[in-house]
Amino acid sequence: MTASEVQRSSSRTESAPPTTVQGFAHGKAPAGGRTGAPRRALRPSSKVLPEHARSHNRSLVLQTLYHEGSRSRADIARETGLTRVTVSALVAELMADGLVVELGQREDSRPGKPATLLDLDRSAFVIVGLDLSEHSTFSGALLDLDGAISARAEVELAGSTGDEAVEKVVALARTLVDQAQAPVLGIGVGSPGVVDLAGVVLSAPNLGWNGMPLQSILAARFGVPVVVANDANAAVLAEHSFGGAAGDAMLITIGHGVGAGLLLGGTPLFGSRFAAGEIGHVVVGTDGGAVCACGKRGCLETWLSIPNLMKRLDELPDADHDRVLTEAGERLGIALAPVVGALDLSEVILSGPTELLDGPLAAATVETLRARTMAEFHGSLTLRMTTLGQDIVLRGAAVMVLSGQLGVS
Amino acid sequence: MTASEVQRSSSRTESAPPTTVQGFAHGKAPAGGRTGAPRRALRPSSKVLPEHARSHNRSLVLQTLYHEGSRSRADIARETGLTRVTVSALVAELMADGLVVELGQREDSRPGKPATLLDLDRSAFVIVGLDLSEHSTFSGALLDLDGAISARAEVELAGSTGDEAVEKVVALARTLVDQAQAPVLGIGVGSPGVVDLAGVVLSAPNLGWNGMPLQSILAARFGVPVVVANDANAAVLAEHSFGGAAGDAMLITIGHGVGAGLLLGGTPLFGSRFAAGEIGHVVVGTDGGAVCACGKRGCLETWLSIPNLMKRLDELPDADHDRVLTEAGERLGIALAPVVGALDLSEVILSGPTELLDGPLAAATVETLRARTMAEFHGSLTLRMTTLGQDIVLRGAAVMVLSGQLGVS
DNA sequence: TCATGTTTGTTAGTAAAGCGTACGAACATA
DNA sequence: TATGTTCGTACGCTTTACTAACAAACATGA
Repeated sequence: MTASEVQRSSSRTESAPPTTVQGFAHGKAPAGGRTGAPRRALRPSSKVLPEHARSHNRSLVLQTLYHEGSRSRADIARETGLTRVTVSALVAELMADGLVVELGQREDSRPGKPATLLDLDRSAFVIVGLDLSEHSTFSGALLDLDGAISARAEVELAGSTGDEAVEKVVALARTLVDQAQAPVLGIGVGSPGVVDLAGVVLSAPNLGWNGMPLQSILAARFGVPVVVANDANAAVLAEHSFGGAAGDAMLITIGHGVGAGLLLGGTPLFGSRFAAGEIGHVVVGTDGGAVCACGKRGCLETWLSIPNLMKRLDELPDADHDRVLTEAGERLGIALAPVVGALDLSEVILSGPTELLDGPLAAATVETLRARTMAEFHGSLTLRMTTLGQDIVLRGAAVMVLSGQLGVS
Repeated sequence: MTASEVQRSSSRTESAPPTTVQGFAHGKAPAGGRTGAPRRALRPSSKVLPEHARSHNRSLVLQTLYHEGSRSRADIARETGLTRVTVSALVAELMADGLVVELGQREDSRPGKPATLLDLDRSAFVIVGLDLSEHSTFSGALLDLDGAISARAEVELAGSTGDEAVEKVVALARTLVDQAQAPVLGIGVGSPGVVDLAGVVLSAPNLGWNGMPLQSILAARFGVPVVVANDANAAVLAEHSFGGAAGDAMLITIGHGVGAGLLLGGTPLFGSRFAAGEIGHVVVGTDGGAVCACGKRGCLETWLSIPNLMKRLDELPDADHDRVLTEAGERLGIALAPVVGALDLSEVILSGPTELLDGPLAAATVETLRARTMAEFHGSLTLRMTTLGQDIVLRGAAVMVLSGQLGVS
């Protein structure tokens, strides 16, 4: 089985109804495609068939193995509440699909028949992750099912926009797919701008994309599942899966612009126009501020974006740098306080250049947040830098594929 | 069947996994109670059985009848995607439970066998709704399945706190339950303060409640399903079901204090400590403000709570009243702008005294919001007063019961 | 008037998915 | 060696929704 033989593209971004890789090498016909376009299911107006329960339980077994590591069938049965019989059947299916392998018998000496340990075959598939959020470079990587990076590639944007930029994305993906030593589970893309649930980039000014159907373009070219989402949304998913963030968290990306990804109850928030997290042009404070490119005065970006921050630091002597950073942090705190209060967030995470953010700026932000919200209730409000560094969007893109294809996260 | 014979209490607040009234007059044994305490299912670590699909589809039929009115079995089959056979079976079950009735044959003249129309028996059950959010009064009502109020009752708080206040709640509920002309589907309660998913009032300073298990107290006393939630959360649900609010909305309650209820993707947000929407003590602006009871300076409540607003209006001549109201509205807009931007909200609703809110205050709020967020993206941001008046919490409490017991909303 | 077509709701049989019971295999311990 | 424990599987049962087929009741056209 080569990478290009992998079938069944999917455009789901949510993790709710797990579209599994069921029927991978499994003989069965694809069984009449699902409802094509992903809709926002406001009313749950979809019937539920027994087969849906099956794929849910399939993901449940997969998830147990993914998180807990090597377990026996009986272990999984105990942990999931399913019977050993059912687990055996599901495991047989997963083994036929090449997702699960037997590791051999458990070593320790206990009474009873020794257990046969199982695990996810973590090298069975690779994931292609793409990060389009940097200013002049598209970067990508091959990741295994644990999110570890095994190969990298990048392409210079060189001022490309529109279809030209799309071709750069395709070329980058092609490079990585060709390097893959195992079937490609899917391609995950973190893009700047506003991205809808179908993976259409509704608006990305820097790339000149307006209604660019990136998901379907990539899916058509590569014939594998593709997920496209906003970069900050991808990042907060990575922080949740790999960085230990709780189910309620907000991740602030500070770079050329300022954005945010929100995770509420373990589910990413997209917003009514898919523009959730677009806080860069919210006005902060009641005392003016610099004029922003958007025309308003005192936008969060004027205080906090890296170009603006660098410019102000360059203009001032070193002695004043801490003051500038502290003021930027205070502004961030002022902007976030109502959000943290309204959403009852317990965790705020910063992503961006550590040398600028992780110091007076972060300290001022957390202090401002505590002073402006109900410290009594938010006693354990934490603010920290991401632990995932530069690869956060790449790994978030991988999480989206894992979540969409295997139902694990 | 009298009201007190209704069984199966439930403490679910979410609408996600609908706990139905299955097995109402249906002979079958309760079939081994569900998982007792509602947990936040961060990981969906629960197996799915075919029977769960059954109750989902049951709610789907119920929901179709609830919203669309009288339909035939064949109509329901077409709208839900289920087969006529399955719909017939589900309808038979619902009729045995007394929830659905046949209305007779359809009148219009079409080819084919005339259809038998069905509808929810909207007088089969009543709902008890309680509103504990007013300052000196607990009010309650009997509501039918459409949310219409058929009887009212209230009890003076008279300074009661703690267990004494709980007894007032019980007495009020008793009055209403005794008046019920049909079985009570459940009791819904909108309480001030922080309420967890099990209906425990973690903190309601005005009532002296700290960890008060109101849900279980009422469930034990009345033997019917009881749902307790925060008043603003109840209110936003009412606005969604009866007031035409979209699936993403924020409702601000302005009264003795200031609070908010958030609906995101049709689901209420509770927050990591169940304190979502507690925005009354978020500091607004960067220019000081009055000292608040909480000790901070410039809390939203100091600008906007009705007592503070009245005090300021009383101190000033009529000519200055518009200025005071406009300033209050601006402050609300300043506080909400980051929330609206971060959540990509399309609808903000105000609840409180119309004579104060619906004028310069609301106008200033919406103008401030538009000026401080990305008006380009938030082109259709609307701000309006609730259309449900004083009964919004009562009707929201009814929605919680409907949602929890029937899976409709 | 009568045959034909349409729509409704029900009956009968089938496939999928889970459960419970029971069994052999393989181990530890008395 | 006998007993108990644990694992994984085989068998049969229940639940669920589906497909196919049918009678009932209507409209329409020859």
